Amino acid sequence: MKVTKAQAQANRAHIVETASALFRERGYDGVGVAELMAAAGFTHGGFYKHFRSKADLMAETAASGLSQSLAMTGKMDLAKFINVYVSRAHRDGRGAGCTMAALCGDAARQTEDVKATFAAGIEDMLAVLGKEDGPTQDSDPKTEADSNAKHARAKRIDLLAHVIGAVALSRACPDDSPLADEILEACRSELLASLAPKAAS
Amino acid sequence: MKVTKAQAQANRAHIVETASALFRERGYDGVGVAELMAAAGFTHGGFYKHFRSKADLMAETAASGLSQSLAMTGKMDLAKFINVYVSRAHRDGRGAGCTMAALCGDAARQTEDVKATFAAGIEDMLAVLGKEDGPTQDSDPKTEADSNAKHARAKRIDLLAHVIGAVALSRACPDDSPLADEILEACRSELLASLAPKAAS
DNA sequence: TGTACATCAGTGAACGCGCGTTCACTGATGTAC
DNA sequence: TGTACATCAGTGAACGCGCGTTCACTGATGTAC
Repeated sequence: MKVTKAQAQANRAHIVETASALFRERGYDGVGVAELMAAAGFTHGGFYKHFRSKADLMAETAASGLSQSLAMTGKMDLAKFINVYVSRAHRDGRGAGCTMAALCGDAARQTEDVKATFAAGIEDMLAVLGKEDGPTQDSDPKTEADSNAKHARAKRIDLLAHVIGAVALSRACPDDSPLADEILEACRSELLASLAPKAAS
Repeated sequence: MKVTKAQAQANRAHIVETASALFRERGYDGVGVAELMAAAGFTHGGFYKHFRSKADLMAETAASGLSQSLAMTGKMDLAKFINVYVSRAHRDGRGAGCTMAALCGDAARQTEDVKATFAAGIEDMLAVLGKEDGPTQDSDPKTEADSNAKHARAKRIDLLAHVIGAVALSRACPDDSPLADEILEACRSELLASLAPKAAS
């Protein structure tokens, strides 16, 4: 039952995509190789024709998941980003949502390999988040320009940690808990409010 | 080898304490019953004389871990809290640190039991965090008092999600990564800055 | 273009291993007299 | 207070199970002539 080289490559990509969603939904330890291959439409034996180990796949899904989040974020301004990210839809749709929000807690306990992929994903996300306020901040060409750029980066980092914390904390509450929704709403409105002063100044 | 009733109770508490730290360090799936009992100085067989299942213990460690975090937070003002929470010492000392920061990602995938314990812990933490700004906010007895109180609560929720996100994101970076430290520093200074306007107004 | 052979993606049984849990047993503690 | 017996925290071997991984095998694809 051999298969075209192109087909094999497509199958591999499909496995990564399927595993990425499953890992986000149930964590790295929550999905086994056999289950993940079955979900992708294969038997477990073929897994090692594509990947050296489950840990290898974990690193790959992190990379693919992070770049997917990136692509979705690319087209939004900050207010839109906050509204989409800090939302019930995102909280409840782990499989389709952001890898960082779903797995940063797990990533902290994985190999340096996975963590390095996460760090790279964070850097990429910061670049996308900064693409709009970069020019705005740099419009002041004084000696303070450098310190402004630094501060702009700090604010983007802060924003990212903030939205991730909001979603992660909300997810830790029982499914129908009022607190879960309250966390989302409180963080969303505070985040949007923190955007306003900048536009006004 | 029976043991005094008081001793048995102390042993049980010791197991919960040991497990709580281990779970924070390595996650619920990262520590087995046998290992956890050995760490507490016992053999694994006796585990079921104290707990009905590992899931039961997980819920108990969440409760004990959260109330421990609470006790530590109780004595600080907000600036001190931020400095202690969003720090390298906290990020690197998972076992001794906050249960919410270490396990909120895992808790999201656990039983409603564990999640309910988390929600209760969050409420308790909000109460402690609000004990100092409560009087300050309520000092305005106008018709807006109610809306002020609501906003004060929203701000506390936002603060909690924010600090948790900062620590969680920093932990997802490689151990010696500059980004890991940068995240902590950016979030800490932004968080402290967000405290200032309130004092000035 | 047609034939012969090597390749290798995918299959499914099997492996060793560690997990959560159960169980018969021990012996000091707690209790009844 | 002293004796006899029940209790039950703690022990360590054993259980079934699912995990990640290996392996001999299949058969269509890709390649050499």
